[in-house]
Amino acid sequence: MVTALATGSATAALLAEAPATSKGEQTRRHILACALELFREQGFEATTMQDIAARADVVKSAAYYYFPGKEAIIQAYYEVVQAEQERICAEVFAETKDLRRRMKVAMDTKFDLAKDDRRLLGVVFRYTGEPEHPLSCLGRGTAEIRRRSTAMFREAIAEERLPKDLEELLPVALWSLQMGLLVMFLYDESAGQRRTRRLSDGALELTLKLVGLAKLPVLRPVRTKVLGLLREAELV
Amino acid sequence: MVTALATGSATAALLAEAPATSKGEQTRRHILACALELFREQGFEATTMQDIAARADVVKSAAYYYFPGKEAIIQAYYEVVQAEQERICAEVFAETKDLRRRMKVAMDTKFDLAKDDRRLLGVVFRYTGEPEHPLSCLGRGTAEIRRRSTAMFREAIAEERLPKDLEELLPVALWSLQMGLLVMFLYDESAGQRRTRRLSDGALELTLKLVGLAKLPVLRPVRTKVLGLLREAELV
DNA sequence: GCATTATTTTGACCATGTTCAAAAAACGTT
DNA sequence: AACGTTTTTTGAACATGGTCAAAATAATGC
Repeated sequence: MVTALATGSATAALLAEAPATSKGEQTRRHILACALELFREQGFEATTMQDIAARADVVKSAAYYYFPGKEAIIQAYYEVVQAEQERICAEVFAETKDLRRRMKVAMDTKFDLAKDDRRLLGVVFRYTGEPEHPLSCLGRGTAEIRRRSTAMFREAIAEERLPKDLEELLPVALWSLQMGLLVMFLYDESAGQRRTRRLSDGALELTLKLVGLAKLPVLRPVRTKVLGLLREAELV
Repeated sequence: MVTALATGSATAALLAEAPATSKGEQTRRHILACALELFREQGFEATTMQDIAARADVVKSAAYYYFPGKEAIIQAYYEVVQAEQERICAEVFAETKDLRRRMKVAMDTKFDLAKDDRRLLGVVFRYTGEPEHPLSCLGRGTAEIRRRSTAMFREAIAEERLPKDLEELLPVALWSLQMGLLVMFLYDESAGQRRTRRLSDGALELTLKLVGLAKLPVLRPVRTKVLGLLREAELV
């Protein structure tokens, strides 16, 4: 049975390509695609593993074989988005050394990719308050994807000649900003989430200005102080 | 059967007092107390509604009659904490007009009350990314408790003569700061969460300094700009 | 006190989540 | 192709989450 991938979503197509490796990987992708379809159609809560298995033409326990639970599917979804963002950024980074363009693509792509899946994306934050949980978006279980995300921002500013401390601080700061904006994005009822987009642009301009200023030696002590505080808090 | 309330927790005692009104309210409290005991003993996930009902000597559906689910119990717990914080703050506010002392008690009490219940507190953040969910800590369903929390901060700064815009901005800013620190508090592995405490104190001093500076008319345009941005984002 | 109404409690019920051991299929080796 | 091994699939089993109508109890008005 061929999976109907015509969902119009920005990520659906990604699941189709990449010539299936093992049989298992094929099924895994098929289940993931079906699950996302259902999540989009009826929402996350309303969709059961039963439903997912049924649409994917496998039994329930097969779905569990590939994903420990519904949340794991969201995790997989987020990884697809992250990978796609990296691909797009790499393309643009290769094209231009202009800081503004690089930053903008790094900040905007995730919004673009997730714009029709806000309810899905929300589930990523479900275990924010539970450090031990493998899906905690700030916990150990997601350290790798976080590392990839900050690495992308590091890449974005790589062409600039910046003070060492800023080079260290900025990627983490931008990652935090993105996470914050992502939450706002979820709550933003304005058409096309224009409000969040504008705030994102505003924050970007502010950051660029700050980066410009930061080169002045006058501001060194301020940076050192902020960095010290964050280091003490083990946030960087 | 008498409930063992000797859990050493800062909130347990609160559930005992207050001369039971209706029969229902009595049972409700009893179930809540038992649930919290179990959550503390075995964690939130590991505890089932069955367990809770069993310890409270009622049947499962009785527990459901009072609480729509496990999360609702956490919600109730958070409300108890909030109420207790308000009580303590009111006491201190009546005692002193000193801004530093007022702010400190407003910021610290929640940490003090929840210090042994970090895993419980984490569950409060579970629906952060799902605006529609009644328990979303940023959603409509929790607007009332958020209002109470910001009102407390407003109360804390009420004795100062501050510019109008700051009077509006500060409570929201402090509330956000508290939420952020709360998340950090949950992840903080340092003994007694000293790290978070220190950061909290640092942020407090910084705020006090800013409040001092803000009275200077020179900074007016900066404030206006920030407030404008936040207003546009409908964050205040 | 008795009848009426609202609240509380109950046990039975079903869907869903989750686990598991065993069957089946795919794979690699000789 | 026959063999053993690994991966994948299956169906059955059980616990938990969650609902419901009806029984029991408490509250209220007469």
